[in-house]
Amino acid sequence: MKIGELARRAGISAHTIRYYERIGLLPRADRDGGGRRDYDGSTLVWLEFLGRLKTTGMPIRDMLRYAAMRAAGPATERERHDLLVAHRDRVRAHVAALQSCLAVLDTKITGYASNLTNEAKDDDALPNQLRKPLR
Amino acid sequence: MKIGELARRAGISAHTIRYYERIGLLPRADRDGGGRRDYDGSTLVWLEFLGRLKTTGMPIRDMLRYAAMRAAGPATERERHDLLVAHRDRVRAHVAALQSCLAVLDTKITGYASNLTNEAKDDDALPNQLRKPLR
DNA sequence: TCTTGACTTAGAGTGCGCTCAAACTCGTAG
DNA sequence: CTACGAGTTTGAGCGCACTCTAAGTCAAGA
Repeated sequence: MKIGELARRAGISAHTIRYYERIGLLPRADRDGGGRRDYDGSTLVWLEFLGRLKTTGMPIRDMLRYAAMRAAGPATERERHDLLVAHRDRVRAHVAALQSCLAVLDTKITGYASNLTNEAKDDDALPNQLRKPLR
Repeated sequence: MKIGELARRAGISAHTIRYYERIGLLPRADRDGGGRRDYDGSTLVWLEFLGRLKTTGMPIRDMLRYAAMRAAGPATERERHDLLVAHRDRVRAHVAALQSCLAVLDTKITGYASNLTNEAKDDDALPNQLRKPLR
C-alpha cells in the first residue's frame, strides 16, 4: 500500500504520515524499488489506534513514550498498561466535565428558547425589564 | 475586585485576562484612580461561562462571535441560541466519540491486564507465541 | 517519447492560545 | 523615605501539531 492510499484509509494526510515517521511515531517504512514507502495492514491498525489516542486528547509526546515501549518488547507491558489506565482515567474525568458543561449549555439554550417563544407569542405584553434575564 | 483576585477566582492567569480583553473577549475593564482594572462579579460569571465553552472545545473565534452578539443586544438572541445549539451538538458528538474510544481503551487494558496476570501465574507454562497477542 | 501524477527530501511556515519580558507606575507597610 | 508587591503597556516568544514549499525522481499510459 502506498502512502496516498494509507492516508486516505486512515483519514489523515500523507504529509502527516511522513511527519509521524520523522518524529518516531511510525517506524521507518519499507521502500519499494523507487524508494517510495510501502505499507502493510498493520500500519493502518496502528494509525487507527493512534487516532483513538489523539481523539481522546493524548499529546504526541505520550504517544511517543507508548510507541517506544511497544518497540522495546514485552518487558514493557506493565508500563504500557499503566500508561493506558492513567490515560483512561483522564479521559473519563474529561467526559464527566463535558457532561457537566452540557447541562449548563442546555439550561442556557432553554432560556434563549423560552425567550424567543415569548417574543413570538406576546411580544409587547411585557416590558423588556420584566423578562427573565439571560446573562 | 483587582485583576489578581479575579484571576485566582476564575482559575486563569492575570496575563490571560488581559489577553482576553485585548482580543475583545472581555470588555475594556473599568479602572480605579491609578489606572488599574477593577472588576465586579459579572465579569467572573462571564469568565466562568467562557471556561465552559473552552472546556467543550469552542475556539476563541466563536467565543468572539458570541461575545459580539451579546454586546449587540437582544436582537441577536436567536443567533446566539443557534450558535449554542450547534455547539452543543458538536459537543454531544464528541462525547460519543470519546465513549467509543474509551471502549477500545478498556479492551486493550483488559488484554494487558490478563497478560500480566498470566505471566505472574504461569510464566513459563506457555511459549510466548501461544499467548493472546496484544497488537 | 512525452506527459501526468504520485511520490521523495529537508526545512520553512501556520494557527492557536496563551505566556513572558521589559520598563514603567502605584499604594501601602515598616 | 524606602522597599515591596501588584499593577500597567506593547510586543515578542513559545509549544503544539501539523501543513506546506521547492526542487527533484519515478512509473505508467497515450
